[in-house]
Amino acid sequence: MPPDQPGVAAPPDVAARRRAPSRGDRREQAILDGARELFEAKPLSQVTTDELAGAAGLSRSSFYFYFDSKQAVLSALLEGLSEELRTENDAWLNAIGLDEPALRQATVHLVAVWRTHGGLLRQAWRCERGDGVLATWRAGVLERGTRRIRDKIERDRAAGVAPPGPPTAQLLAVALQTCKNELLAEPRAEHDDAQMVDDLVALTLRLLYGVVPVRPAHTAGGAHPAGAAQKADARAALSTGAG
Amino acid sequence: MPPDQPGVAAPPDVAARRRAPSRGDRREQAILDGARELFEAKPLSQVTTDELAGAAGLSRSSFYFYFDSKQAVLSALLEGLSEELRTENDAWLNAIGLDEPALRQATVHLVAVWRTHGGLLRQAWRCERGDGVLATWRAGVLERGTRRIRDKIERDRAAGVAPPGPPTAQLLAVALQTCKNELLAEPRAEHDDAQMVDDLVALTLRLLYGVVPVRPAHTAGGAHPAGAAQKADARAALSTGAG
DNA sequence: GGTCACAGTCGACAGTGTGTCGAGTCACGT
DNA sequence: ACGTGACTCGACACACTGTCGACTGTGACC
Repeated sequence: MPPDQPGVAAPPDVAARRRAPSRGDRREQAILDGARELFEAKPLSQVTTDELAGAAGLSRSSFYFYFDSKQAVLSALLEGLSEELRTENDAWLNAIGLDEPALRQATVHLVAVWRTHGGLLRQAWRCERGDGVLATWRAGVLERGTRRIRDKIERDRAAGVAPPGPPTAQLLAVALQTCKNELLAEPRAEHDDAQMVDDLVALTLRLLYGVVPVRPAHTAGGAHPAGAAQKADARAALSTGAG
Repeated sequence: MPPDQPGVAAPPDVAARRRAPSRGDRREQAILDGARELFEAKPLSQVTTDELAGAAGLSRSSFYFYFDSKQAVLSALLEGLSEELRTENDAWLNAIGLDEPALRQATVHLVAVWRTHGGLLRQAWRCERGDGVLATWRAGVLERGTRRIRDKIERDRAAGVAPPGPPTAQLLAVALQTCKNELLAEPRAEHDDAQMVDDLVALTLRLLYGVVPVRPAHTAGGAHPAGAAQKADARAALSTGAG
């Protein structure tokens, strides 16, 4: 079924933009699909435009009709991912204090995204500086993410929920983001996803709030989303330390 | 003074290996010197063998007499650096518990090395996986460093000086190392060296021991190198825990 | 002084990858 | 049927890499 809804009258320019799901578009998609597989398997510099074109069933020069370079293909592929990476942790970032359930949920999502698009993300993360498209994308994602985490840290510090720092909020934000990415980029065989989530959550809490949240007597209380209680604990711990 | 000791009869092969400080060696050194500058300025992929040869005043094909490829040159350059990176923090790694003065000293050294060889290190750190020489060097340095930090964490945990973890000792070690490198690789204009050292030290303490070291009543006790006292504290804690 | 071996030098070549151009083909509305 | 624009491809020019064989300098040894 074509995606155009019959009976919906669209303005002419939109119609013009939508009228063609035809050959060219399908080819472009084929290039992207083939490229995704290739880039998952090997680094950008080892993928040739020849392969990229071949994977979509056309000649190398035809490839240039659709994309300016292999970097442009990678860029298009990454564009989709940056959205997926950004929306993942709104709940946590908007909360005040260590809202562990929200953090855990965001982390689960993050690990899942890396599990699915690992090869691509690894590649974008570990790119040569000066690698035009790659470096730009990386810098953009990093910058946006850092800004939001930094804001949260500053809010938490102002509210007295997070310890103030010799580590600047800015630096702490960069550290958190980069070390998470680096850990996710490292393909550790012995870490399954659940373990990785646990470790990343614990790491974040330690980095931002200084301490592992001391669970009073709940020895193995795993899945209960007791966010409010956690927050109260954190406040108590902090005020104890400060007073 | 030549390194050959007079009166010491060396075996012939060693003598043969040492007899020539002459033209070829000087050229090799010239290539290395020129390469260092070039690699500081731009990424590996943007430096051509032509430039490398030209910087040493010889033709491209002569360059291949000395090195197999530009990667080989970079590799030779990095070999010297790995030593410098490794020896920096022995004192801290061998201590038990948070020996802040030792940690600070190691960090000062680390920041200095990055200040001097930033371009090179940045490049080695952010290399494409699968970039033969680069990736191998990176992996080697990372692996050695991680192993040593992990051992320290495990020792400290066993001694009861460091909090046990949901973050595995292994993961914590990787996180610490990677995020330090990443922070050092990011050229932040607003961070001068002293600030960076402060932040890295604080970051390390928070990551490994959970808390910022609460200075009891020494409000502004900045520069006193009270290493012995710190170590004594740690030992006391250890013997308490073990006995 | 001759000459011999070898370290060192270089121009020329072949291979691989990139990006562009112009001529050709296909699909579709008129 | 036919023209227009979307699409395709072979051929070219360019940049970089690595190798080969011929050449030159230098020092050791007779």
